[in-house]
Amino acid sequence: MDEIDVQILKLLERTGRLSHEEIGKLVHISRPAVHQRVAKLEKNGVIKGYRAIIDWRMLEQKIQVFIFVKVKCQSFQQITAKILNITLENGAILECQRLAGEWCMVLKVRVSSPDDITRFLDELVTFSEVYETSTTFILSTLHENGFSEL
Amino acid sequence: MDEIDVQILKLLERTGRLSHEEIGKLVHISRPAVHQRVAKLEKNGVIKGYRAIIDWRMLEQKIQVFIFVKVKCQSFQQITAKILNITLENGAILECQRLAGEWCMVLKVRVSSPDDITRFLDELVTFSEVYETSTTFILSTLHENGFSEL
DNA sequence: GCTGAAAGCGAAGCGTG
DNA sequence: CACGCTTCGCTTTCAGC
Repeated sequence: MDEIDVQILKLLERTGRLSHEEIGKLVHISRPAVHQRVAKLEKNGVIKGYRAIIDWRMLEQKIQVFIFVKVKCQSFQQITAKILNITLENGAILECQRLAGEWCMVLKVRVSSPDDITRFLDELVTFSEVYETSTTFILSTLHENGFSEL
Repeated sequence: MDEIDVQILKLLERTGRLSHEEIGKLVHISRPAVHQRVAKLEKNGVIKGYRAIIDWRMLEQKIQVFIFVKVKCQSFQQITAKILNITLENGAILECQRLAGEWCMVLKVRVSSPDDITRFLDELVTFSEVYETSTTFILSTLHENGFSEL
């Protein structure tokens, strides 16, 4: 794991479909060497995968919210699994982070209407482990996934 | 923009490097048709780009925090631009969301040591528009970018 | 369908620790 | 010797028209 590996990671993070040949030119090593390094980085999990970045706001799903949650439970894993299994008709749970501080965790959720959030919260509070939630609407995304809206 | 487009988006969101041929098989249309639809989705910005998902925690940068910020200013854009221009030596600003509610915005930041956060906050509060911040550490990421750690 | 580009694979040679 | 990089060629697959 040297400086060249880090350069490759930064390039692929920005342009996930960059060809090995292009990468080779940019970091000044040969194409097979790039292949070898990328394969290694994928194998050991530094590169977790490749994604297309979709702007769901251009479709029906224009609302994003943070839902802060307090839980009291034996197994954090178990309640998290239950929460992540909640199905959103027109939306998705984008993120679930365990937090230090006042709140135990935060969810980032994308939906198409406030009603979807209501339904989600109703389902969330059926879990006895969940004893408090707080929902904060995202007004606009100024920077995300390496894209700035400025 | 029909159901097939949505299927294609979901496939590419999960597997950013899926070939047109594979997509065609999965959604039951021909390869040129896939080409046409993907090109259209890229052109009109529904597909914003392609990214490799990098696990920076496997390198030096193991800490992620949310920094909530209150600002009072004429131009939100301007102060946001200034904040996003803050350089982090061993880290990055991953996200900047404008919020409804008590806090004006939240930043998600990745760094390698608490000192980096200190430096970042020190720089943040030099801006006269910023009048309050609150930093919350992320203990663990349970779900992000379509990856679950359960 | 055709063409060109790229990935994936292996072989052989080179320099360094 | 082991390791990583390089150059080369080959085949398969894919993108773009």
